[in-house]
Amino acid sequence: MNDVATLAGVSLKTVSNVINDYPHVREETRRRVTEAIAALGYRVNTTARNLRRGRTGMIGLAVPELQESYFGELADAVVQVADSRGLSVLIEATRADAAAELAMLANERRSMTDGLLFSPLLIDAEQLRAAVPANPVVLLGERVFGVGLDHASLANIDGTRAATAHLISRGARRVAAVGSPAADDVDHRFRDLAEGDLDRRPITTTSEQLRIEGYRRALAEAGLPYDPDLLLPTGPWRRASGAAAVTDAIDRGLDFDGVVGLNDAVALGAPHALAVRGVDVPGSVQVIGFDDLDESAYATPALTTVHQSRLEVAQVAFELLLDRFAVPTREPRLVVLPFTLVERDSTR
Amino acid sequence: MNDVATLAGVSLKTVSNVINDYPHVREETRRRVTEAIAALGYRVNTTARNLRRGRTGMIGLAVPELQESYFGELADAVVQVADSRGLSVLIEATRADAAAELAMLANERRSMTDGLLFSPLLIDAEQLRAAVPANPVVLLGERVFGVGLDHASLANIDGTRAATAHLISRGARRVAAVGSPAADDVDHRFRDLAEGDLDRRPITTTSEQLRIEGYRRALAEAGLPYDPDLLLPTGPWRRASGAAAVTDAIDRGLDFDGVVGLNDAVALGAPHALAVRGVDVPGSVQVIGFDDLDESAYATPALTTVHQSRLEVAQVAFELLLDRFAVPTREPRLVVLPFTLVERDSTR
DNA sequence: TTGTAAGCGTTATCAA
DNA sequence: TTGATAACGCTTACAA
Repeated sequence: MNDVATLAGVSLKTVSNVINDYPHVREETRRRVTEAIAALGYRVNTTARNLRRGRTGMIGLAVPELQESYFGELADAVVQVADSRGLSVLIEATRADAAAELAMLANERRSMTDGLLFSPLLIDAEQLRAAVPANPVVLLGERVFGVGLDHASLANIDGTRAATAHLISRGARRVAAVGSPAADDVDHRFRDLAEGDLDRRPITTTSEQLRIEGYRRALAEAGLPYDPDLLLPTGPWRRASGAAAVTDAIDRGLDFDGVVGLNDAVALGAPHALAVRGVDVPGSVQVIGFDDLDESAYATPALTTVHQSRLEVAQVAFELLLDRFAVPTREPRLVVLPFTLVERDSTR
Repeated sequence: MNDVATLAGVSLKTVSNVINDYPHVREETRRRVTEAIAALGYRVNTTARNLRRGRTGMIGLAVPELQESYFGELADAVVQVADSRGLSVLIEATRADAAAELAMLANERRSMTDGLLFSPLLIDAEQLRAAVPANPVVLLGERVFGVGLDHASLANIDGTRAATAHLISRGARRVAAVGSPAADDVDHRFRDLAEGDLDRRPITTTSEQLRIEGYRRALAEAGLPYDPDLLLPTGPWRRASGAAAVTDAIDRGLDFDGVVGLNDAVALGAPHALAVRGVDVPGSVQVIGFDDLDESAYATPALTTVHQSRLEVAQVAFELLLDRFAVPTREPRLVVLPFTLVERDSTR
């Protein structure tokens, strides 16, 4: 920058003015500086600029792993929204490791970012409240509520309720829930709670627990019995574990005519397993998912599912973050995103 | 840091020494500093550190979009490898926009990173040679060769050759190539070129062109005719476009008993389309892909495909980049990654 | 409209 | 083993 100033015969300040499009620069001066910049191939040093400005223009995104389609698509949306606001995204993968999740908040990398979008999977509300994040954090997902942080969450209960109700409306009477908690581990704290009230007090939970609550509500509303045998836990939500759980259920002779996958990944495992065992979808068993991944529309058969826009999640998260930058003291907000049901070929 | 020094009764330099694990610090001093750090909740400012050190510890990853499973998985691998080496990843999405791709190299964000892993899709060798990247670049993928940059590439020709040969060995005689270039647009420059020799001179090409060359070689080696009618172009490689191309082929009455998808995304569209038209896979038509995405193993039927490890790509790319940091003047290298064929249920 | 000079929070040199 | 002091490359009061 010094060289540019010298070559253009102006001061450092003038070069800076030109670079930053400061309006009160004589046209002739601007031209000279621009030429000097080109001649020398000068590029601003963003690190120095950031140091001086006190912000980095980067936000962190911490997710379990990009390899899961859901998080890949989410990251894509976050990058897209960030870009539209002139921000960059520093991605961190916590790899289903609680220590890594906790480290995210205090991380040295935090000081390279202005804020963090954080999707925890394992740490609990207590740990999160105890941690002192270096800068604003917006929570994504369903792990913790009520910890005094801004939060963009999906309509877990209502979405799964709608999914289950859809299967029932199409004639299913014995609906298996794939990816559920273990039958003796279902949490009843949410029985009378509206989705938007989750933030009232500290809660540690899981997507499984919230979604199975939606499943139960749908059954209750339809007057169908809740049969714990129909809960098919999978551990991590993956195609493989979903397929394994359904295969196992078939082989045990479980009687079911519908499958609610608690997310699309496990749901996508079901048709695979059913096909291998010669069960017709949707003729004998209907399948519905939750997320509407890109690939779900091209599964065989195409998966009926609950659509939640990753782009919308990202937009809301950024809104919350930028609001927080502007008014650091404002009350934390929980935003529950809307959903729609997308009918495809895996239901009748 | 000043406050820490004051509280601990030492100088700035000593605090720095402690933070950076400089060995020659008296134990007692180290303790006092550590306590002061804890008491004040001090955290290093990475931006300042980076400015002073002259490096950022971040590398950029520029891909078309994370939403495509392939790039999501690749990004995951890159983040994983970066993490293992204490580096962070700044992700940028070029969104199939040539201007955005070109901007990647000169970008202000470049000065926030020490190097770039770049997967171009649209810009050509000429543009790439003309651009003066701010710091080391490693190319990923198959768009340009021979431009004097380090490069990690897949075995496009040989991989697709193996895929096609596999179908033929399983009895296919009329193999459609989904995701190919248009029949009158097939490039013959590669006819006698070995994969590893691609870097000899500047070449602008596409994955389509290289992979269709592999397809042709396999046909030739099996003594089967090359029938341009069997080329099914799709435009962008997506499940949707793959499905559409195959549906269209069926409806036109095209005679084929095998499908080589030039990547898994288009290949995964094929069983979908075939199922909709009541064609049995692999009974009547066998399908094979290229990439081995996570989801391919759980497609219905599970997709036989050419496996290339994203992790290996990432490792090689980092190797090249770190080597380049160490020896900036070394000759650029092209590394062509190995592949294996994974047999699943979409072939006989 | 442009210039001077201070300072952002570190690390590195050199001396003590 | 520790300290003073000068950078790193930029932005920004403030002055001219």
